[in-house]
Amino acid sequence: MRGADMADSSLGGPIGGAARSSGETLLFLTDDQLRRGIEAMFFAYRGFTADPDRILAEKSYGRAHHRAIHFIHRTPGTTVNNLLDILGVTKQSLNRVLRTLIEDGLVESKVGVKDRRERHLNLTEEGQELEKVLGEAQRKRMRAAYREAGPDAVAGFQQVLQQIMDPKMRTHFDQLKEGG
Amino acid sequence: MRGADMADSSLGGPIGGAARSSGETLLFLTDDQLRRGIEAMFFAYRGFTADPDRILAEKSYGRAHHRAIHFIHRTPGTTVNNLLDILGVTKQSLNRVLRTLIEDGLVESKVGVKDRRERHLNLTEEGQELEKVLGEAQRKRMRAAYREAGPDAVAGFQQVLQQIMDPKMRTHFDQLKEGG
DNA sequence: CAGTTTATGTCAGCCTTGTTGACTTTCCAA
DNA sequence: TTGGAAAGTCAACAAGGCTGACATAAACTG
Repeated sequence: MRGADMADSSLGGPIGGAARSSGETLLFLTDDQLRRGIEAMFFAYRGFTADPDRILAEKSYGRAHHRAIHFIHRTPGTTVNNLLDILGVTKQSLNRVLRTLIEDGLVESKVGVKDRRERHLNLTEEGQELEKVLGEAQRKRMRAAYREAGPDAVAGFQQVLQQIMDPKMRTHFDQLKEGG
Repeated sequence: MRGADMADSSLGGPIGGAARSSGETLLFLTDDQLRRGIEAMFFAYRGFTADPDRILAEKSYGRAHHRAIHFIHRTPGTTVNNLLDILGVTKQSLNRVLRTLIEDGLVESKVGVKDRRERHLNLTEEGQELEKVLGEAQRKRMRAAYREAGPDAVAGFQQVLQQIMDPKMRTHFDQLKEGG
């Protein structure tokens, strides 16, 4: 019922993609390896958000505010609709977060010139300061991790993460890559 | 204020760990690369949780139930305290989840033999069935990602994730690895 | 044995962040 | 001019975090 049985069953299907070289061991595709990846994602994501979360808690903001700030910083002048698409939440959910950020003077919302229905979002100076603090806290941990793991590991890390994404999200990710 | 300036500043410190070979390019440590890693983590985690989330929604359970089920499955007979440590939530939060799982007959709680204050947690047959469905949904995506990326990428993926974890969580992760 | 600590459970209340549904205002475009 | 897209708002709700207070049983300690 478990162990070897499960692992075998998971290898039953046809093999495609980068691992198609016929002589390959395929030991990296056992259920045991997959489970390790799953647990690593869980524990790592906790670490990944821990540092910004601490800073945000002091300012009585949450992770949702961080995400909004991050992507407004990344794509200045973005519309609400575009942000909704990237963040994958409802407009009511985003609006609540956006409203507090605008009220607190971290984000400014300007009516579109070409299409006056749209709102274009930008960080104020104060918003950029917070973004810098949050971003640097998060990068610090990533930088240390990258250093320890080395460039080849980092390349693999990026490759696997991209494959885990939903195709639609991968498109967004790729567009951000180009823009950066 | 941005771009090259930031990237340069981030490389100012002393270099340690696996990237210490002196002739290395270190381009993988630029703020731009780190940002890509951060965004990849964000988008990938969404994909990572998407499939189980869909299944759980049908049964009016949430991600918290999945996590409890996963780790009870991984360490059968674990105590509540141990689970609290791994999940990193308060006992009130865990208890709410655990209570519904016990009431619904997915988890059973047995008084400890050696120490009768402790409760030992196990999945019932029904609990194991749900774990299998959720686990297989999550593994399916990971398996596809692993296949596409290949074994070297997977090794790097694991390395970087382990470095991102808090040391305490890395200990838990390592213990689970051994046990598996 | 008395007192303390530990493990667990529970009640009450709060916050953030997600959801759905209904509705309005604005305004571009056919 | 009318349809529909974009944006915003209000209300209500749920999941899942949190704190604080308190109860109980068991184990440990002096």
